[in-house]
Amino acid sequence: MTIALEGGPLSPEAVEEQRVADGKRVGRDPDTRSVSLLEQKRKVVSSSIDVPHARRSEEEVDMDKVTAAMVLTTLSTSPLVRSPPVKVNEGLSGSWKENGSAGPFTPSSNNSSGGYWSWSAPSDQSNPSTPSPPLSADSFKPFRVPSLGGVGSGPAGPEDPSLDEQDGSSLLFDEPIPRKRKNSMKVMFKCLWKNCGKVLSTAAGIQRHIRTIHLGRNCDSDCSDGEEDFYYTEIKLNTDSVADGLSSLSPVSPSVLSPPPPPPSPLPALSQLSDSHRPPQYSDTKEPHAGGTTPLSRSAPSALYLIHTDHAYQATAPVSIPSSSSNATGSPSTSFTPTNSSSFSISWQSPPVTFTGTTVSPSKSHGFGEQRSQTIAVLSSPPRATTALSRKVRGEGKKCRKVYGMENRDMWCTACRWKKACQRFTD
DNA sequence: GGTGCCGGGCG
DNA sequence: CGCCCGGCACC
Repeated sequence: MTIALEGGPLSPEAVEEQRVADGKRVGRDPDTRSVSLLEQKRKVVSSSIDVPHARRSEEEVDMDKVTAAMVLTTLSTSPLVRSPPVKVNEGLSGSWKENGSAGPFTPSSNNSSGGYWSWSAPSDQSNPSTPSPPLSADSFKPFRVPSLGGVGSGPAGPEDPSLDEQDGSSLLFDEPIPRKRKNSMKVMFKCLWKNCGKVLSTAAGIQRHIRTIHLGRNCDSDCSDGEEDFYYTEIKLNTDSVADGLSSLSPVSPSVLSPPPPPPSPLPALSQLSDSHRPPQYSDTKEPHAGGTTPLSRSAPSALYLIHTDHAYQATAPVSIPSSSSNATGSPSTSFTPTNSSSFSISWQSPPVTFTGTTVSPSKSHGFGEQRSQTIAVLSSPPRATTALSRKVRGEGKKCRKVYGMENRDMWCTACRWKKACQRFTD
């Protein structure tokens, strides 16, 4: 800080010093005092600006890590990542954008501790190579536990949004959404045999189809060895429009995202089970783009397909393919062949594009660190709503200040004196 | 511009 | 903690 930063002849410092001195002399005058303070502050700022090198690089590194993490997450598509963000949150609070030199400096907190298992673990789980079919709601639980423990280190984890989840008491909004329309789901069975896209409404039917048509067996179901299972997949057809899925992803308000601790599942749509428990604030909040979701749902007559294979290894996570008219991944059959299970990752990117046909360019979302949570944040962050909730509407009754006036400040209740919520004239 | 008060800083 | 203030949302 004290580094000489000025290169110019008239160093601001000198001037400032003078002023400060002046202020001291006058002392009494609040104005001067404040001014001097301001100047001092300024000094600090300028100095900090002058030494960008270290910070810059740090930042970048940090960013990279984060980015990587987010990419992984995205790819993994695991809906369960929710809990982990908690720790991240902590990091964020301290230094998100680029402020605290301290923040960026200690990526460890951010990445190693919080990010570590939170991000990487999930991705592993969802990794295609390892069969971990259940990415459903349950899965997140296990994760949570570790998260809490690991997080323990958090110095100031006071208001961990995700934590309150525990009881759900604080935020009743938490749970509301879990159970969605299951009813609107239609389950179909699709034959995965090459060049055969037969879809039947019953497992038995598809099995028989495979057995007889593709396997050339005539015997009845009892003589089957179960091989058929490998050649068909279960398709869940969401007749309900993709609304919810989209809604969660909806618009974008990049800036507000920073406090994305909210661990909602990124793609609620795919796993309609877990969906966003974290919709707390944005519970209903209508964000500015009211149309956000609706237009989509409307425009996308297409149903949302949830593809699920019976075999864990071939089914990565439940993948949702929004088959909107425009969407490239129109036919599930193409992308999902029994053989190339790896394809699952592909579909991921498209969704974002779909729903936000408007402005949310995929690229944009990428830009942010840990887009995952970011995205989430977005969804959950009702720009204004958050503040609205947190901030009291403000009581309209007369308060100490009004009643007694500034001159009788000593008569105010302490709260008022402290500029806190009035305790005497509560509404 | 005034007011209520949250979020923070300081001792 | 108590005390105070910056700053913000609301009026």
